[in-house]
Amino acid sequence: MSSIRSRPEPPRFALVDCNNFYVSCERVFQPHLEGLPVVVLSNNDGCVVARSNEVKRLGLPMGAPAFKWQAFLERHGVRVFSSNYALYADMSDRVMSVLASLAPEIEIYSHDEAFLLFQGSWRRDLKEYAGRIRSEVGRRTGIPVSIGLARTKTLAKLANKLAKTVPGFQGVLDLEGRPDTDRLLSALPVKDVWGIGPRYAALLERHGIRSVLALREADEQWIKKRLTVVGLQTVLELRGIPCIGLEASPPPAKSLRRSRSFGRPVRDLEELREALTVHVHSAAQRLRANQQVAGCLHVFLQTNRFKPEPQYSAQRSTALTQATNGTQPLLKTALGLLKRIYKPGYAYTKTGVILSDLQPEASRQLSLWEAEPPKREGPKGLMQVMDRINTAYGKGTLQYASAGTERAWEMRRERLSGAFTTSWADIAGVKP
DNA sequence: TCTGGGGTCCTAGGACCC
DNA sequence: TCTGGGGTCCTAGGACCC
Repeated sequence: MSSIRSRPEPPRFALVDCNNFYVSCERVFQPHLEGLPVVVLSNNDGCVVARSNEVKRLGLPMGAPAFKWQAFLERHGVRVFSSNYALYADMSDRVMSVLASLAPEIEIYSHDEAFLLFQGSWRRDLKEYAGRIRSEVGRRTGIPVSIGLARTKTLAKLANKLAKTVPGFQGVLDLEGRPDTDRLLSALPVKDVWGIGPRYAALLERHGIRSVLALREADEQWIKKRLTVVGLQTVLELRGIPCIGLEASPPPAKSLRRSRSFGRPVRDLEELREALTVHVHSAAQRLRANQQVAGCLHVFLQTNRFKPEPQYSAQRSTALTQATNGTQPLLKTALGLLKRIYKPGYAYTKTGVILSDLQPEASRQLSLWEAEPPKREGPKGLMQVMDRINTAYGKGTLQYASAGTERAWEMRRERLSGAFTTSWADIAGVKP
């Protein structure tokens, strides 16, 4: 009402990102790795999915196949670890709960990233506060993080990138009100923008849009035509107009996939059945934990596309007559589909299941022949018992017979570190 | 011997309907 | 010569994210 009053400051987003997350998790429990080159491999010890700064400086790219870089890793004395998801998931929970205790609003964006939103009275001295968050996370979890602050999520992502890579910023950067913002953005390539992947980056570069600053100034109509409304949203966010809000609670999943590459080629239908059984069981268990049911089930099967040998891949899906989250009906359907797409004579590398058309269990569509939802007895009670046992005693304690017991197809994890925080056998000790 | 796994959203085009 | 117009739904493919 009064024009004398200063304009309210806009809300500010922070992006908190754990530095080289998986590597940092390994270092928390093996402090001697500090300062040494370290990588963590994907499932099956396949690709490099996390690199320490030392390794990044050596020029090893993200996603590099480990076997192709074997000599490089040895030459530089790189410490190599299989991925240890039990450890990383637990460390992620710890980092997120520290963040949640320090910020008014939080969106857990991935296992190593969270957006925070500061409004109203929180706006003062945000940069200093972010520094406190950073040191508090470090003190309570041992994980180093970087924090970027800005008016929009897309800008906060960029601020984070700068905070992490420009030495002077020391892990925290607030992009708001900086006179040198344009200079900083003109030095960043367009591929660094959240939402600009390799294809769009190449397209933009062909049209002379090379820096983040150039993208910010690009023509809206052209962007909408070539990068869809999503790209337009990105450009508006770069201009400081918030288009993407904070999602405090994740929306319910729409689909769910379980698959894994085999540790070695598999030719036999029986072995494929075993692997698929494990995946269906795991997917169904997740479904039950989410209190959802699936209306549609897809099964797929593929050979190794990198190998010069006969290739075959197939997928088949079916709408379930009755949406369910029971392992038995899903398994029966899945194994039936697998049998129909399987062809002998190929060396398969992967099979898996996708559950889609997910609905909340409570509001499940009843089938025409079903007068009322099934009681909690029968298969459902059995499922609950199985889930509880598997949660308490470890994944796979109780399994379906078709999952097999030989498991020759299971993945390789030859360089696994201990489950330092989730298994009593491996728990970290303190020397007196 | 060896190349991860799990998601979301948008668009174009075809089928179908009135 | 000349072959409507507009709406909805579904799917495949392409893009992106971590």
